[in-house]
Parts: sequence; structure tokens; C-alpha cells
Amino acid sequence: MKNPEIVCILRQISQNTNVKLPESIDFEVSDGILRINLSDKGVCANMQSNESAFEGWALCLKAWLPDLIEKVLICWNPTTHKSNLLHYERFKYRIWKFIQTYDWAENGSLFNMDYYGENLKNWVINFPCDEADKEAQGDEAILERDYIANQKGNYDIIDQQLPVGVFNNVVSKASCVMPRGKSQIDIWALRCDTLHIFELKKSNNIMVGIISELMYYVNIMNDIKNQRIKYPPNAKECEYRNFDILYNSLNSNKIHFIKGHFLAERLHPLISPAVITLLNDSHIQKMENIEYSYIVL
DNA sequence: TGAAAGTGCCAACTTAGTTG
DNA sequence: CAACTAAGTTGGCACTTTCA
Repeated sequence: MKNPEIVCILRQISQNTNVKLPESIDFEVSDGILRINLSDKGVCANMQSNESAFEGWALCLKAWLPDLIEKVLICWNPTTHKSNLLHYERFKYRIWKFIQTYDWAENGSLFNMDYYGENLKNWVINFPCDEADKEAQGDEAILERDYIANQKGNYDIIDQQLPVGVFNNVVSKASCVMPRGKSQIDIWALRCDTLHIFELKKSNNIMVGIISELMYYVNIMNDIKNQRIKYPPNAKECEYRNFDILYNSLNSNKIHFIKGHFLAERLHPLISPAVITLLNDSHIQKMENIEYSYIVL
């Protein structure tokens, strides 16, 4: 069964005849196995784009079609030339995390993921280099500031725009491992022993890729919390955007829980409550105190 | 006709380079 | 060495396409 037949069943079950699957991904269901075949372009694309967002599609399809799908294989071609090595590197980290998190998910390519454990030791994460622009005009920036202003009383600290760029040993353009720049955690907050991470989306931006983004941010912060990935030495002097408070909390092992929140008026029609439940149904995540939830704006 | 995927453009953001 | 400018990239937005 391929994309057209799968879409057909999804439409029946979800009672939504507008549901679609991205044509840049080949889905294939047979004998209880869903194969998600990603293109060269997809594995090098922004993680929130449909062609790249395998986490979201895997979780949505498995949650909607539990009788048809027991196992999910993420497949791509590791031998061809990759047009964007930074996105590709992040893609491989995402795959590595995904197959660790869910025992029903497997790497369906010939790429050997074992080396990642060693690699992580050399990674460092960048941190704010100035205050966030308080005047930024984008709708999302305005939503972000409003939410932070409204929620100040509910958290010990709440702030915006936390960088999550991965680098080798030092933070510089030459040593970057994954995309840096604009991919930042929209909003983060601390309350007692819990770090909250919010992925904010405007109501007209409803994409399955929101799952990929939030999972990536949560996994990176969890790897920092567990000291698998470090901040560089000069991070301890940074006081922008309340980073010093976060840094000290992480450093003194005060953070025991990480909660990722989808913060939006509405989600993609395939992201049902059952998808959030499946997202949380993981031994590793329970062991590592990771949890996801949907907060309706 | 309406909803969702796909596409191309541009504002905004980070870093690197330059200047006083 | 701070402040400014330039360059390059990301991701949002608005538009187009597709399909029931």
C-alpha cells in the first residue's frame, strides 16, 4: 500500500477528506511495517518542512492506523551527495534520537548510527550574544512577547529565543555541525525543577513539522541537562535573556524534568490527542523525565 | 469551494569583517 | 575594542496548485 491508498484510509478514519500526504515522501505499508522513504532533498531540508518531518508523519500514521502499522522504518540513501550537510547532520541526530526513543521505530538505511555516542562529546551549543529584539515586528514575535508577558507570574523565569546551534568544540562558523541562526527555542521557562520548552505557531501555520522541531529542541536540552553535550566555557559569563539562570540551573543539576509544549491555536488535522499520547509512550522518555503536551492558545 | 501541500520571495537574525 | 556594516541563511508569509 502506497501514498494514494494510505491517504484514502486516513480520510475514512479521520473523517477529513482534505487530509494529504507530502508527495516528496514515499510511504509504504506492508506486513505491519511502515516504510518512510525520504528523498535526498528531504534529508537536507529544514526539519519543519513536510518533506523532512519524518517524526510527525511516523507518529501521525502509527497513531491513526494502529492495526496496520506495528513498526516504522525510516529510509533514506546515505551514499549520495548531500546538498546541505548541516541540515543532513541534524537529520541524522533526529533519526538517532527517534529510534532510541521508540522501540517501534528503526533506521531503515545502511547508515551506521553507532558513532554518534562518541561524537556528542565534542559538541558545544551556542548561547545568546545579545538581548532579543524587543521591537521585532513579526506576528509570531508579537505573540511570543504577549505570551511571555501573560505567563510571567506562572513561572520562576520565562524568556525567549534560546539558541540551539551545535558546533564542534568551539562556536564559530567554521566549526558548526548543524544549522544555527534562526533555529532557536521560541520560549523557555523554569518552574521548580522543570524546564519548559514552547514551540509557538500562528494559527495559519499548522504543519506536522512542529513535532520535529519540538522534539529536536527537547532532545538537545536533555542532552545538555545530562551533560552529553556541553556549553562552551565562556557561556558562564553570558547574562543575556536570563541565560545565566538557565545555565546555573543546568550546571547545579536543579533541572529534573523537561516538558515540551506545542503552543498554538490549532494543530495539523492529523495531530490528534492520540498522537500526543503516542509521543509520550516511551520508556526512555519516562526514564529521562521528558513529556510533551499541547497548550491551546 | 475550501483545505492543505508546495513554492518563491523577503524580513529578520547571526556571524564575520571593517572602521574609527 | 566597541560600533557599525555586509553577507549569508532561516523561516514566515502570501500566493499557487491540487483535489474531493
